[in-house]
Amino acid sequence: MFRLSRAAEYAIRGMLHLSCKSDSEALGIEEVSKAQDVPSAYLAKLFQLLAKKGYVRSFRGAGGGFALAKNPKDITLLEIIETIEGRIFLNDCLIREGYCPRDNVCPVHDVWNEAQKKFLDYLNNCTFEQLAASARKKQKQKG
Amino acid sequence: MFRLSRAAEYAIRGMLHLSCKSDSEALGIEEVSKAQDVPSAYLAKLFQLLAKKGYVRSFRGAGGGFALAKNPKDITLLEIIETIEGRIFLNDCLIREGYCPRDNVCPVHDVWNEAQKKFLDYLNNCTFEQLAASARKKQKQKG
DNA sequence: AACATTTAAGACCTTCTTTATCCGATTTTT
DNA sequence: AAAAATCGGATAAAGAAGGTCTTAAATGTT
Repeated sequence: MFRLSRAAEYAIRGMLHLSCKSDSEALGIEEVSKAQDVPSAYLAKLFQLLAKKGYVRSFRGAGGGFALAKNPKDITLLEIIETIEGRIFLNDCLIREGYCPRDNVCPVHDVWNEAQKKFLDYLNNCTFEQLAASARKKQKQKG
Repeated sequence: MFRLSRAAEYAIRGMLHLSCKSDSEALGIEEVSKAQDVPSAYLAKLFQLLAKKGYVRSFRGAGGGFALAKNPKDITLLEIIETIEGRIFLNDCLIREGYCPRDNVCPVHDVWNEAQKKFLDYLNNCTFEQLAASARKKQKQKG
């Protein structure tokens, strides 16, 4: 099934929340999880992954929490998804050159290759700066 | 995970096999499954689904088997995938207008919407006539 | 120094989906 | 009537997804 996992969806929401308040101090996991409607223990774990990959910084202890480790304009949607889900391959035959024994014969391989390239490009051109700006605009229209 | 299921992959192989021999009579499930390296009982079940949706015709009894029910140029990759996997939604929030309670606020929704449109368009422009032609060409280069 | 708060890390569990297999029933040809 | 195929449903094993819990470690507050 071609569907984004909940884990990645949650991670995106978390990153978006931090992006919208990037000037502020670290935010506690409870605050983020409540605001974004995500199970807090689960989100904590996802943030740990994002911390390891250098997308967020964590601060332990009282008053601690998480904050972006980069400028939102330097974080793309694709990066966050792949941090959580691992590398995206639309089809197993794309995992690496020569992985699929049917490559020489199979005409569908090329189709997937092209589809994947376009798909990843698109997601990689979407930064959290853009998303945050868009979120602020939506918020304004609503209020 | 954004990955094609094995079931859909198998169905595509089966349809491709039939497309390459579309002028011939019905082919037995054993022949197709061996040629395409797919478990025959599994492929049989997939073909049943494809038969229900009108992509193949089945012939019971001795000498029976399956044959395309349409011209390969009128069958697209997307149709076969969706017959096996159900409708494709890159993200739950796209399942239908108003499904996602966060639509008003969430800026990522629009990104997915656009990505999905491009993705489906691409797959829907790929017919089995094209695939079969491409397969024949590859076969020739090899032999 | 003791305590409360908060993340870190990993074990664990439950549920759902995927990927099949098997078997008896049905249909068709010979 | 016998043989060859698909039909259709039950079932099972394996893996992934989604989430909880617990203990440890770090930090700030009293």
